Amino acid sequence: MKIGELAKQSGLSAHTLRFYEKQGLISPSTRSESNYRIYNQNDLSTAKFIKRSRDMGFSLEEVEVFLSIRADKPAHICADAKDIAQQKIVDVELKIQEMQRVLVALHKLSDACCGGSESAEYCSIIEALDDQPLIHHKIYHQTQPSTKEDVA
Amino acid sequence: MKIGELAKQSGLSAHTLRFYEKQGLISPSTRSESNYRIYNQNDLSTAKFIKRSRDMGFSLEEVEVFLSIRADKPAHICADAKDIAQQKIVDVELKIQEMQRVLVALHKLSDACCGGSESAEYCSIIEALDDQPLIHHKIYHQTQPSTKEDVA
DNA sequence: CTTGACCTTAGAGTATGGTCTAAGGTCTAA
DNA sequence: TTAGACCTTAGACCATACTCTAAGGTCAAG
Repeated sequence: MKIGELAKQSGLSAHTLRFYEKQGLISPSTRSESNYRIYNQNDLSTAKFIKRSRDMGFSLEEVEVFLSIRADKPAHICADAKDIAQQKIVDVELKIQEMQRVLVALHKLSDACCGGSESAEYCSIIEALDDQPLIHHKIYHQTQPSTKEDVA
Repeated sequence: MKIGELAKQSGLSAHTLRFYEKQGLISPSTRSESNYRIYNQNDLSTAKFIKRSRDMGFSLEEVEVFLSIRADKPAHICADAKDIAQQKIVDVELKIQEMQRVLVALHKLSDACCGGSESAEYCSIIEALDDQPLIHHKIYHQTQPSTKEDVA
């Protein structure tokens, strides 16, 4: 099977497969006389393994570790794999928390603004971003224009 | 105030301030005789505005729009600002959903694995990543070794 | 006068993961 | 035989937002 076929069957692009090869993740079992990459079913499994790992949010570096475990299972223990998964869970949980924090702030920011076709003269979004406290900004549409007078 | 002072007071680094200047977000009101960037209180407000916007998750491109609204409020309407905030909310919500989907998959992946110092011969993480369906993998530790026999 | 902190510039490098291009070779079917 | 699909390579480019470097100028204190 040539690279185009592997691409089709694995869901990765030929470009990406060559890129992964450069990164040392997967390589064709042989080359044809004309130097084409030739892959077998084993390579297809590996390509799919990589794709699934990526879909789970693992980085290429982490996938590399999984691949090395997979390549020589008896030489590894379950903890090798689980540690990576657990760490990824922690990472994702932290990211979700941070995004939720941002989301709350965004809602406060957005909800305070009428969003209409009124002049932005007293737009509470701009005002909130101009104010010191990131969160507890003005709730109303009408407020003092930001004090720009203390310039230089 | 020179760039180091602005950096301190705004919470941005001097490097970052120069970078933002290259991107057209903020520029010093004047230069000293020795060509040092000189900032005033107005510039400090702008720097803080940018920092707060970034902390809210807005991209530099979006911050640029906010800055242009802020620079000439009467020329803009509230919807200009609110549209950006609303779109950001949608973006963040989608990202959170995707991460939660990944998190569930990760938990399933991780929970199935004993994580102990047993050989990874039948590690369910590796097996799950090797299987077709991304999610409904084996739940037990002992399973068939992946069928590597159908090679070439 | 020297040291050290601070400033200047253009431009390269970092991180992540691709994505694409140019210039060319190979293969298959009509 | 020729068009068109496919393959090859090295290397540039994309997005995002910095971050740092080199080589040098400025300035205040001791």
